Amino acid sequence: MADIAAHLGVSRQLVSIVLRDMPGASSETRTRVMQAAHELGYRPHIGARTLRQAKSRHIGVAFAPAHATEPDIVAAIYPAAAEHGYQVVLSAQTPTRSTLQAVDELLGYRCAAVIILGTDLTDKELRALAKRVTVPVVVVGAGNRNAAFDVVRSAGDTGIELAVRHLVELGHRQISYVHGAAMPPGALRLEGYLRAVADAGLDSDVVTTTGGDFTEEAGANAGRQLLGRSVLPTAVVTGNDQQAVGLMFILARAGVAIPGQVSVTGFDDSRLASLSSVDLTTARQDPQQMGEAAVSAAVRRIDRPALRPSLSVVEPSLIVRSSAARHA
Amino acid sequence: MADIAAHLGVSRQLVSIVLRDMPGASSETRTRVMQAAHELGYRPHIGARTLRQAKSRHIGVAFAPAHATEPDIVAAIYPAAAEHGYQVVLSAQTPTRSTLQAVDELLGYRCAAVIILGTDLTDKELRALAKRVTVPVVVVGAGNRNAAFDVVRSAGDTGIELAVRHLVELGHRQISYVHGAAMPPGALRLEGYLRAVADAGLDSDVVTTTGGDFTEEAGANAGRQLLGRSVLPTAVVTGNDQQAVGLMFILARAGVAIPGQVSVTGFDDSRLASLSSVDLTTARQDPQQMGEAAVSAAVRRIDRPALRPSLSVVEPSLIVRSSAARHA
DNA sequence: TTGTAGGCGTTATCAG
DNA sequence: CTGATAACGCCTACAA
Repeated sequence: MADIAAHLGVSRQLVSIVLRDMPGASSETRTRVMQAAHELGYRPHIGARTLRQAKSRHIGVAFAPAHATEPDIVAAIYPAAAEHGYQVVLSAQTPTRSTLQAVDELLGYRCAAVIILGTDLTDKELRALAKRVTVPVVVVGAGNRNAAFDVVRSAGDTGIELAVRHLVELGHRQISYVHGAAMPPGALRLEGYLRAVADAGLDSDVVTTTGGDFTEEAGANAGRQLLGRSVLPTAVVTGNDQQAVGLMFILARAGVAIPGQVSVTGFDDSRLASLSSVDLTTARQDPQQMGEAAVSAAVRRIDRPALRPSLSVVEPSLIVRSSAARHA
Repeated sequence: MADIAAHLGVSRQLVSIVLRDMPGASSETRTRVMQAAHELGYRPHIGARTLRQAKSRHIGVAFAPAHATEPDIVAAIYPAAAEHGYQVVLSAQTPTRSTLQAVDELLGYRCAAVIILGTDLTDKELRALAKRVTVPVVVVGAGNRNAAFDVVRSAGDTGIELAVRHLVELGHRQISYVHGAAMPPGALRLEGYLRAVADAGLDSDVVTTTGGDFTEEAGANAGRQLLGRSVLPTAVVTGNDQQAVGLMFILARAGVAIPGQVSVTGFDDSRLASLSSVDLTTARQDPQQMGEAAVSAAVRRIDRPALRPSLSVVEPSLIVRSSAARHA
């Protein structure tokens, strides 16, 4: 910065004013400074800036690169944060790097708030973490309203209800459900299924998989279980898209026509779902809205820390594709 | 830090010495300081640290969260960097955030080097970027040796050759190839296919897909093309796992048995490949090695900037699963 | 619009 | 091991 000032023969603080886009400089010098900065390849030193500034202008995001839906939420967080005047700092949770480590690093950058995406920590562990941390914590994915941290999640129950109602309207009466018992959002989605089949006056049929997670593997496992029965259901609702794809693959390989013999639905509207080879009817969990809600929650509590942590529920919508069809 | 010193009645620099794990403190005070730091919830201010330090201890990583293989490479980079004494700073490339913006941010953190994973920039654009940037740049994915930046990639040609040779050994004589024409690593992989079929004295059959990318969509497209023919090949080699899965799905749906009628192979050994429902024979591109090679290249050029940028080629290995079988 | 002075939290270098 | 002092690049406040 001193270089630019020297180069232009002006004061450092004028340069600072221009680069921060503050009032107090003529538009002529503005352009001169900007051009000189560009020519000299100047980048503001983020560390020095955060060191000097009283309040942090950074929001930290701890995410698991390997998960399916998080990339889109991360992508959505960037513009949402920018809109509130915040920069984003990323920190990865990997098999060798726990959520705690990831959050610790974010704290080292003096983030004003921390957003945690898809952690495998339990509610209790999260509460402990939030208490230890002195900045607002927003957990995205699952959870209930609590005093320790903000929660952003989709309405998993109504998403599954939408899928079941859609199948009922298509004339299905035997609708099974693949349950992700081990996943935090799983319980809520199961609730939705049970409520919806009860409302329609149908019997419930919950398939619990080994592992009980939201993987293609679990869906394949459920598929094998169903194939071992004497009679298949006419429709299967799954807890997420990955399960649905694993299930569809196993059924297709066994010669079961989809949706001819069995209709299948998913949850998330991930990239998998829109593949022409899959073309999955699914409850869309809008990553855009999730990202925006997470940033909003973070900013709200940065501005007013005394506020009670919020719960933001994003309503899913049903995306109708060809994997579910009218029952013959 | 001053808090800890005051709390313990010692000097600040002693605390600093302990926290940085430098020589000059007794093991007794070490434990006292560490405990006090823990109790007070102290985190070193990363910004202040980088501001003061002469040389940066950070490696920046620009990555696209949405891509399939990058998460694993990111995961591998963390421990590799730590081994060399570096911390990792992440910056995302998203639809709304170009590689340039991502790299610019990393420069703001005064990273000692920048690793770029799976950018959509052309070779020429990358060269321009590397010239503008004053720190070493490592590009992971594709590229040839050049004077501007280091390249880390897998030997796409030999990976595909391994797959073709495996199929030849299994008795296949009609081996088609699904080409990812639009992808940077695509050209090299095609070379491997052409060389391998020529070596085996077979005819080549290259299926070019609309889009020509490494997506399930492209594989499905290739599958439809093959199904439109009067006779199917007995084996299909694809440019990556996602294409393979899209292809397998379309074939399975059409009642073609895999591997009974058609054998299929992929490239990457991504998570998709090891699913029991897919169980794909594929050329493994080891993300671990890629990550380590990227960090090594970065560190090498940080230490000796005058060195000519390197090209690191990671050799793939064939993972044999059930999607390719002996030709009847 | 410019100049001056101070300080953010840390590391580095000295002399004790 | 301590104490003193300076510096990193930037922002803020205040005076000119």
